[in-house]
Formats: sequence, C-alpha cells, structure tokens
Amino acid sequence: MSGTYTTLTPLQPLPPISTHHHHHHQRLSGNVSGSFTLMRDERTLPAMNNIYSPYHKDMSGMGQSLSPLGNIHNAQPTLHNYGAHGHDKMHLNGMHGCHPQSHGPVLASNRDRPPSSSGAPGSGGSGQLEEINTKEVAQRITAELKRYSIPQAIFAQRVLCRSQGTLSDLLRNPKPWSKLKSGRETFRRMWKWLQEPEFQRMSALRLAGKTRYLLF
DNA sequence: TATAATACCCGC
DNA sequence: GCGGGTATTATA
Repeated sequence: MSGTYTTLTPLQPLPPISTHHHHHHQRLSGNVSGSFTLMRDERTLPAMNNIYSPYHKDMSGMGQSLSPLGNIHNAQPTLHNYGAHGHDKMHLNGMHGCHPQSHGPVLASNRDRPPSSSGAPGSGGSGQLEEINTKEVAQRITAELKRYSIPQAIFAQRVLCRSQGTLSDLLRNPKPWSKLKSGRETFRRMWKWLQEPEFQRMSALRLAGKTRYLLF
C-alpha cells in the first residue's frame, strides 16, 4: 500500500439533469437532490473558485450553488491549476491514461445509471451496454466546462485526449449513440469524467497521461 | 487576445 | 464512411 487509495467509488445517485436548452446560461434547476452527504460533488460545490483562470471573476449564475447547510464560503483549498506541471504534491493515481485505454469488451460497470435510460433508441436491443445519451452528455460537459471555466482545449486534450476542434464538434453535434462506432469511447470518457468527484476531475485535468509528453 | 465554432483534410 | 487533427475563422 502506498497510502494512496486509488479505489475511489464515484458514489452518487446522479441528480436528475434537466434537459433545458437555454441558449446562454444553462443553470441547474434546483436539483438539490439531497446528496449533500458528501462535501464535494458536482453541483454541491460552488464553482466560484476558478481552476486556473487568472482572472475571470464569476459572479452571476450559480444561484443555487448554495449549500443547503449554509457553508457557502467553503473556499476549497484546492489549488486548481491543471496548467501547472511541476507541482507534484500528491501522487495521483495513474488512471488517466489516454491512448493505452485497454479496450475492454464494453465495460458494463453499472455504477451509475446511464443517461437516457428511458427508452432505447435502437429499440432493437443492440448489444451496447450502458447506453449513453451523447446529446445529454455533451450538454452536461459543456455546462461543467463553463461552470468551472475550463477551456475546451484543456479538457479535450487532458481528459479526452482529443483536440479542441473535435471536442467542440462533439459538443455541438453529438451523434446518437446508435450511430457511433468508435467515437463512443470519447463520449464514455466524458461521461466517466462527469461521474468523478471534483478533486478527481481536477486531477485528470492537470495530468497529461504519464511520461507521455512532458510539455506544458 | 483567448476561447469556441467551423472548414478542410487525412488515416484507418 | 467514421473519427479526429489542424488550420481558419468567428466571437466574447
């Protein structure tokens, strides 16, 4: 044991995401699901602390980010700076591999209920496990990226191992899961990232793989 | 200027 | 044809 408990259980009932298409500020509609048992979660965390943006003071928007307990000013001591690369304070579990993603035969980890479980698009009962509604994932990713002020380029490269243009396209024009072939993997990563706790997300953002490219 | 969206192109 | 990268352009 190296003291690093890598086994992180992304437990979370997954809040009922609203498919609201607000063409500008996509805010969460009071989805205070009661899962504040954990201190940090998705929306339970006020996205006030910018990750790496030197400026960009976010002030409007997060109206519901207030913690039900009242501890709004829970300024996370987390130094969000995935742009940095020299600070290796904590050993992050190397699980942010990019390419060497062992192509498992469809990881059927039912840790969470996949989105769009209300109706199989294929209806034919295709062999895809964990159906992912690409449209929904795209919207959520977009929202989170904005919420945390994470540029597409950063997220795309560090989490998805893709380019900014690709991510933008996927976010804007997400193809239905049924029509996807190998592009599913990319969406899976997005979906996976959404399920991870905040701190783990940041870890993924600062990492670049391993000794892949020591640039940045 | 920085970030996002689009266009065009290439590899599998 | 699909998926993705780079370059370009558009926008804040």
